[in-house]
Amino acid sequence: MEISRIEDASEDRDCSDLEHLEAKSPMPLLDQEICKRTAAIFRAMGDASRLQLLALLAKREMCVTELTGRLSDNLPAISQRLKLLRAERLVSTRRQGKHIYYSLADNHIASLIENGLAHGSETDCTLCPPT
Amino acid sequence: MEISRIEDASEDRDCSDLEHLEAKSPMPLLDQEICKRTAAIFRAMGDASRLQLLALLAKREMCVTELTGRLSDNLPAISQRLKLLRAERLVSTRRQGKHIYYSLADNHIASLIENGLAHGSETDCTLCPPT
DNA sequence: AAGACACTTGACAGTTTCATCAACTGTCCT
DNA sequence: AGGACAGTTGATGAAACTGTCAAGTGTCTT
Repeated sequence: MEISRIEDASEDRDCSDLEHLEAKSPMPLLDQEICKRTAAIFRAMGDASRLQLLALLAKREMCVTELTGRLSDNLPAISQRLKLLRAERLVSTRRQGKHIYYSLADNHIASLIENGLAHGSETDCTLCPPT
Repeated sequence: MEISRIEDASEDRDCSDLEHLEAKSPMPLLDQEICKRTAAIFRAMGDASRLQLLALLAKREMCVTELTGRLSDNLPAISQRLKLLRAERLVSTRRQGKHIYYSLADNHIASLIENGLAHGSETDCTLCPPT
């Protein structure tokens, strides 16, 4: 998915003549389905508890009980979050005996998480006064 | 932000002895602040309308009127979305005369969007029967 | 100074999301 | 078969989010 940056020589961008919209190079919107799908993935990652969960799974496969132990939260809560992540296909499951092991669906997900965390730790808002 | 994959030689992962949690290598959780910040970024991207908006801005700087023209939506709606994106520091603004131009805050954001879209277009759910 | 244009903001309603708890399913052990 | 362990599911209510519209701000033009 390559987003090509468009360099218009548009010094006189002016909205008073509405024609500039049509005059500009046509800029196709994203495919609706892809857009919705991608947004759903981001939304699933857009919660601190779930992100923490994903970060643990990025290290290795774990069963629900272990996850529950590492995060200090009750098991049904964790399970509900995992259910959502699975619904969005960010994680996959494997049953072994009594246990169900969760892992990231693929390493594309892992890199998304890494990239996000990289950005999240750069722009620390704690230093910015809340104005 | 490097997530190092941990390769435990743990064939006999068993939850019946709860001690395995402590026995395992300690696995530090993410810093709470970074986690919340990153989740907020993902959440902001986790909406189809906002993602479309960001994808347009990834191409080049645009004013609100132009965005309103390209997406078919009313101006206050777009403005509200931009407000949220700005609050999360995904976009930045520049006023020139009557117009306010929006652009992505940095190209780290652009690559996050690209990566997300890449993943979103790979895993097309339309083909998967809803079971 | 007045009007027009380009936005932003505040407030309200409708929707979505999330945690919690009880009840349920599936697997192993004896 | 019965009990214990591992986990899932459904329902419910509180909290957060989003769109919409009217009203407000800032800038340019005449």
